[in-house]
Amino acid sequence: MAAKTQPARGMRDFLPSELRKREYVIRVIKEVYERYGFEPLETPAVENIETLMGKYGEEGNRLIFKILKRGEHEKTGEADLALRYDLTVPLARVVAEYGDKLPKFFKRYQIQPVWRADRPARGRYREFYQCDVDCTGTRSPVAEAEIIAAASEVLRTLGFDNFTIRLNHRQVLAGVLEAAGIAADKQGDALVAIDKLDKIGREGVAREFEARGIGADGGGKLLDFFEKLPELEHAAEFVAEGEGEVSQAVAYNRAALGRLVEFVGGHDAGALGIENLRQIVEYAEAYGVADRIKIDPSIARGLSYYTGAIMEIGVPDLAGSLGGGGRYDNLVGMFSGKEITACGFSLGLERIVLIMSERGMFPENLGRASADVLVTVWNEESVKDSLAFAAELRRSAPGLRVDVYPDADKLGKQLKYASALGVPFVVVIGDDERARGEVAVKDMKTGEQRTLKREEVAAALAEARP
RNA sequence: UUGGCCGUAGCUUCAAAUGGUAGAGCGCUGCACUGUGAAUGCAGAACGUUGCGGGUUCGAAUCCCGUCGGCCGACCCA
Repeated sequence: MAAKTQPARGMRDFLPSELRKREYVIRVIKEVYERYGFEPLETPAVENIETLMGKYGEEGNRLIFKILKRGEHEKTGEADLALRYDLTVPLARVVAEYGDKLPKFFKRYQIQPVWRADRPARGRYREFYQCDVDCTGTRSPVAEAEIIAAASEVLRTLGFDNFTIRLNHRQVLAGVLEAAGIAADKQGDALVAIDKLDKIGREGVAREFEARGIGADGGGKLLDFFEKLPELEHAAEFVAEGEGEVSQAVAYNRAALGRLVEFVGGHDAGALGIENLRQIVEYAEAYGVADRIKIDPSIARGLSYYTGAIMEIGVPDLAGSLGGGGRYDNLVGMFSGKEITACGFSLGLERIVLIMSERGMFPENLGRASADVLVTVWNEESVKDSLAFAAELRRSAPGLRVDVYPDADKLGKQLKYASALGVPFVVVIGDDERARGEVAVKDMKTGEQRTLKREEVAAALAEARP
């Protein structure tokens, strides 16, 4: 009976071709983040369990992978450690721990796996990589604008052109719900229902409200507000045409902000939130990324540590999001007692890779063979000579990827192997060639074969390489 | 945490009428071609504990239960 060799549920092995894609995306992300002045950080996979508990909300608590106490305490079934659930809470812990040693504005990026005991689905795994950028120590909307700009640039560099950054604000959300007269304990339910408006329509949402015990008057007000938002699209189109300078997205956002002011009215925190959003959009305009932003009062985000702006990046062909983030001004304070404000954004590596794979967005050369040339072996006696020649090639042609066939198989087999791997050139050193100080170089694509002096091969191959 | 669909050789949106003997293609290995791959021909292997475990039946790939894995949707998220 063969042992089970599949990885654990929701976990994956990455074979070379998949890993090449992942590494390509990670490289782009690092390059972009570095260009915005973010610095790298890594933290342990495991955190003390109390570091994580109570930071993510009820659902989050449930999905944390807990680690049982070891040794004789294992029997108690008690957990004292846990795998990190995201990179934001570990950052907050780091800032609380090293606060005065870090720059006043700590801008860091972090690309590491996180673990969630969720049910796997399309683009969702139990172990996955988050690519975070965060900035601590400032309340300025410049931070939001900057992380939005950086994330946008990552996606643009990778070749995405149809993503949308939906932007909302916790305080604005609270203001809207309060203005509609939704009871405090029903606000979460109300948001879940409202979120389905475009799928199930006004009546469907009204039914959901009823099922969740949300009054018809409050629910009705809320519906009126959200139902009228799409109308702004048309108005925005009109405005954009009239003004020329203003993109449709910018016009829409201005209209949406205006509508929010009308609805939220005198709610103080809500009004401040709206003003905050207005500034973020304005700064994003200055950064040249405002046309990707869409104010969307319906996004909520489940993580409980957000206090201000919240955002999500999405593309049409993925139900979930490619990334999300927001401002969390008292998370660091939960560790140190000292309030340090912060705001950040996280891109999901596997979702980016998923969409890019489906759309064929990866560069061609990622799929190329593992080597540029395969040196064959003639027989057991000549193995050392093949090794020596391979070493010679690697030395004289920097960057050339040289593979050596390990067994003294028949030449036909060795060529077949090279062919199966897609290696473009094969070197054959038979007794005749060796006697003359030559090797045969076969071009596997054309089938042509040339006999060259050993010392000429490196230059010839370097030239032939794409 | 919840509902639907699915699981057959290494691979395939595979086949096997309503329970009655498991088939094909590709691939693989060898030979024609013991100094040349991707072509062609011939031969061959493993022909598959029909995901796994149990049940119903004279008899199960097929029906039932459980379990594992995958896909889709709800909820949640990256």
